[in-house]
Amino acid sequence: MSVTREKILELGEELILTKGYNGFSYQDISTAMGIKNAAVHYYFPSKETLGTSILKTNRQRFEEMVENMQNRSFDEWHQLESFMKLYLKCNRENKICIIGSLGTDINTLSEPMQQELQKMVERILGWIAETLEKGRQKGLFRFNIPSNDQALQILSSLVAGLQLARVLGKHTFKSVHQSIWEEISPIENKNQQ
Amino acid sequence: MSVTREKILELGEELILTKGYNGFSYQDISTAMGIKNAAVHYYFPSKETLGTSILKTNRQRFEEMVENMQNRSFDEWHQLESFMKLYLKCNRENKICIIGSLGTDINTLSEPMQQELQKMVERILGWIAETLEKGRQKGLFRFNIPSNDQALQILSSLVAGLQLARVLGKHTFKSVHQSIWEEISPIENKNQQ
DNA sequence: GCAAATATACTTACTAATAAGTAAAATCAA
DNA sequence: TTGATTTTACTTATTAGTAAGTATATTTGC
Repeated sequence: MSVTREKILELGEELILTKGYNGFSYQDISTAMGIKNAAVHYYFPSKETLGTSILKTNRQRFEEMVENMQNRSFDEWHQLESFMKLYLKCNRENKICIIGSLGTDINTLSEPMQQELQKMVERILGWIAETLEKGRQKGLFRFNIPSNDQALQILSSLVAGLQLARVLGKHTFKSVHQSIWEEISPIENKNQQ
Repeated sequence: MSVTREKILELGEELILTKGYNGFSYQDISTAMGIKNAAVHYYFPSKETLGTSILKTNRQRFEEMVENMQNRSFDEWHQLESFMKLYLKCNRENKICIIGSLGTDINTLSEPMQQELQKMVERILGWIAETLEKGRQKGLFRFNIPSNDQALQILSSLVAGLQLARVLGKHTFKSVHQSIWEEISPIENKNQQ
């Protein structure tokens, strides 16, 4: 596939994560790449098609990660930590999560983008819940609420953790990450501090 | 004070909570109010001054709420629940929290707005932590991590809870709200379901 | 008490910049 | 030379913001 197209997708995603969907323009992309505005429109006729493609790429990347972890037979603890590492990386790079970013702008997005976003969130939440449930049965995690609720709590913490970290400073996210593990770690590790 | 000015502030806030800071324009405000664009600029010369005023109003409203609860000698449980009720209301109205909304767009905001946002988040987090600490000492709450960390976890859940609820449906937030209470409720009420 | 000055709350009518998007011509690579 | 890619050169719409004017109160000087 075209390297220009790939680069546009990459830059578009970065802009969503740093400036928000309504905070960037095709100009931002074209000038950063040293091409013309119309070249971006050649690959993505409208901002909506770009946005939808970025979301689809994200979901695909997530599936690849999950598959990869299965192939390497990561246990559930390791799987969840790998997922959280994506957020730690975001935090280091002063980015927020695409869910939080587009969640803010959702009322200004086209129907296809909204649906794609919803599909993505449902998939991720489902995976977290599933991983939590399996891990709990193995004794890797300990929590008392339904795994769907626990998954929602974890994703919420991660999503808003990045946003708050951008307001208060990067160090903020460390505490969020730690609290999540303290929340679901088995009893023997709990309150060890 | 001018009723027009008040109405602009109100509408501006609503637009930030529904469409995001970069997703609304002065036109949105003026047409909704049946006045001209320039009339909005009369009260708020720039979008930045409007944004900063909205944040200041928010902080002021928060202080009034806290003071009011102190006057009515609410216990810490009642205080925290009142604070969370603000988020339940937001959820009913399909809005998100101003922290999450502006947290997304922070890199596109002016310095004064960023600082005002930071001040606001610090104040709210401080209040939650303080309230949690007092309540824990009275036996109203139970949690093992530092109250600052617990406060951060609660605020994260609330902020992203609203965003996720807008993606997945309002019912989502109920689970978030419930999980928070299950997290910090004293042992006698825990796991009662 | 009353005219003159002034402040308040706007509207009209702009500007300059930027937004997304397009048609057609030019370039490039096989 | 053919098709993919990219630029040139636009359009149309919207953005934040401004300058100048107007009607209506409100205050001030005498």
